[in-house]
Amino acid sequence: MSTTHTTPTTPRTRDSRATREAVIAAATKLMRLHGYHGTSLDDVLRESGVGKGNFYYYFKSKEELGYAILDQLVADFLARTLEPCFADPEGNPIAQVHCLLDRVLEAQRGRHCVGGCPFGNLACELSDVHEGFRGRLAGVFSTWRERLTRAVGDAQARGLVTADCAPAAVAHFLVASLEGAILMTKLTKDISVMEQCVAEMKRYLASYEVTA
Amino acid sequence: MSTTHTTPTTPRTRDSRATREAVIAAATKLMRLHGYHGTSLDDVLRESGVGKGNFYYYFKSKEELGYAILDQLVADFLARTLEPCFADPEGNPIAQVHCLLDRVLEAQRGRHCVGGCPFGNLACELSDVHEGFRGRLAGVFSTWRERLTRAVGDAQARGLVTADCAPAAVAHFLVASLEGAILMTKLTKDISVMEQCVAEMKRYLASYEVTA
DNA sequence: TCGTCTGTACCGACTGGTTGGTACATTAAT
DNA sequence: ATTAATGTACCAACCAGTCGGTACAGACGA
Repeated sequence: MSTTHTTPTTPRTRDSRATREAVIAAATKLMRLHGYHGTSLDDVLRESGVGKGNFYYYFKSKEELGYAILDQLVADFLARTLEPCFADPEGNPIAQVHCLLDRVLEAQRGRHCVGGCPFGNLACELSDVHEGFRGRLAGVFSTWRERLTRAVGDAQARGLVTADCAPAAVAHFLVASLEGAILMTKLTKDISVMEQCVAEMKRYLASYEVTA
Repeated sequence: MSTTHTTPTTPRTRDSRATREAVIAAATKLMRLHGYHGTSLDDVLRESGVGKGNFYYYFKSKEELGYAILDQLVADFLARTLEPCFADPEGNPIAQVHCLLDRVLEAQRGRHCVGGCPFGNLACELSDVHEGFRGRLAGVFSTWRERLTRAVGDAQARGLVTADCAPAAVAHFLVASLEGAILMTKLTKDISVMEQCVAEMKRYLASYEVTA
């Protein structure tokens, strides 16, 4: 598994980026299941085949690795889940929200209800205990909500949604509900929980839509 | 802080129940903040003033302590949060659901957004990692949902709620949303998040109510 | 074109402290 | 005098992090 000295499985490229990324990839995978505290550095090192000395060449501490993982996760989330739904500025904003809900549902199905949401997991584990992580995670969810608030606000401006709708409150509720649904799905290991929750979220949204 | 050998702050009663409960109380408090993995036995022992030998007289392992905590937590939750809302079989079921939502909101306010939901926390940390805890936690949420399903079902039977309402789906969604809202409140440390989410949940419920 | 020098990339043994758990002596109540 | 309850010393495994050292590529002077 690990690249022994002479055999260049990794072609001995001395590529600084490859090692870093291998560590981050392994740690992301392990921490998604076992959490931050539940994942030891040795676990990460074993999984990635990177030596301890080398690890500390790239990362100052386990904490810094955590931040690096989070940064990577945020970039992926924005590029692969959030933005694709809201790409078209002319599209129906409510349909775009539906798109997001469906994407999250399908992601859980693809993972067979294992792993949950990495942001939610870290938020749950660290919010009360590590201010640095708390702040970064709050930022992630904040940009997520911003995206939704803008969409709902657009819909309202176009008269697709009733005037008594408070876009920011809707965004807060949707994000929270999605996180809760992911958690309950991971707990029950039953994708139908997620399906029911998404369906109810759509129904909730429909209660704001202007039908006439 | 800890009761040193001779000073009977705890009046040296040699009460088997007292020691057990002191351990459970201390562990409940610590684990709510730091999680199961993040709380060491020594932390619990220090906090409760119980010696290690004594601890292992009452508990087979840390895992068994976890189960004991969970049992205690479940009993408290049923008696102090869930049942009081649904006590009156004649009452308006929808009002009873509102009562529950308000109770959860006030609990978060009282805790200053710290600690989250102990069941949600454990579910997040352990669902993918410890089948024993996963099963027990799934049970807790199952009885919680049952209570809500029954209430919504009753409301439907009385014609207070539309026929297209699926009580079990509503219950799933409410519980998930509540858990998500608690998590987001713990993350943002902002009680208004919880307030907005509860308000939206009520609005969601209203979309099912028969207004005519 | 050879040798040396320098900086990056990497290794695995080791450290001090913590982990969950055990062994066993001692105390207090019956 | 038993026995239930408790304290203390201890253990091996594990933890994050450090250390001294190595391998090697490219730069540079001779």
